[in-house]
Amino acid sequence: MEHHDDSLSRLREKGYRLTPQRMMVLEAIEDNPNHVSAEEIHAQVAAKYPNVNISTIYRTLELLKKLGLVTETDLGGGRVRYHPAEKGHHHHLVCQQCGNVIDLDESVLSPLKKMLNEEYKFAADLRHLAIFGTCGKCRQKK
Amino acid sequence: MEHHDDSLSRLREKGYRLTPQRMMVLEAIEDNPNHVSAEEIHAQVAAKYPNVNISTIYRTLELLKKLGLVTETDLGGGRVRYHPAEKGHHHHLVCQQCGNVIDLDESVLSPLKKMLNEEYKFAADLRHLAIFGTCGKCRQKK
DNA sequence: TTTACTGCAAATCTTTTGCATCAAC
DNA sequence: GTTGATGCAAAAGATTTGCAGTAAA
Repeated sequence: MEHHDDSLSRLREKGYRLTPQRMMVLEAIEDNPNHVSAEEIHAQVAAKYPNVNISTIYRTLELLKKLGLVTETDLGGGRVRYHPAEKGHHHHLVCQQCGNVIDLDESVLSPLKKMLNEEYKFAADLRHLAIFGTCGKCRQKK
Repeated sequence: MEHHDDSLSRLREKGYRLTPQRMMVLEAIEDNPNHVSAEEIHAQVAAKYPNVNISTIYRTLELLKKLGLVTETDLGGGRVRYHPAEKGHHHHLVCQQCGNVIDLDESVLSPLKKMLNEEYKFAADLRHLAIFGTCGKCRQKK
């Protein structure tokens, strides 16, 4: 859990208080290999600490985003999901049939980024881009 | 307005009724060069026909989507926008500073699509992909 | 005449906010 | 003891839904 401790000291360092709620939100995000929604984090935290309010989850996520500890990805359909920032930049192949998310290394899209920059003078923010479609498994089912 | 008429006959053909509300929603989408939100369509329709309800707009958009007459693009941040299907596939460079949307031809991303297919067995649905970042003008301002 | 479509109001769902209380420091 | 953080309730914004009346066919 070294990342977890790092994040906690980062909070203290910046003058923020270390509350059980914040520790549990961090834990929920960092221990989870997948991308989680505010709702899911709330459910996980509430399992141990039943009266945490979902507004606290949102406020904590806002803070952690500001500190650069977690990253937000908009997977479309109004769903926003979170994951630890230290996992690095990557993209998502989101299967619209089964909902599975395949991670895609950042390097895969760097040629695209370069091209948009040169041809369109557009500085693309490709952190955590979501690409929708159908995964191999679901294609076979048909 | 040939597209408009096409769409109307498409509706009749499928056994749906031709109501003034439906005609006006179609008109609002097809006459607008940009991508519009349900809210904007409602405002435009309400200008002529004040008591149309926004729920009718949503129901109509749902129907037109089902019939393949309009396409929906999720531009992130919970904003969903619509445009006529016949305008063809293209992508969007969305500037997060000024909100401007630059259209990008489909061909630009076809190498990416091919690669995802071959390397990841993933059939990417790249219709109307939105890529966020900062446009040339806004970069100069800094 | 028939029944799909609409307007209205209310319900959902997700996220945000005001405020009094509480707890980390 | 201070002041930032939390819980609660209510608000806000976008979309959906139930239902009874209305109009397209």
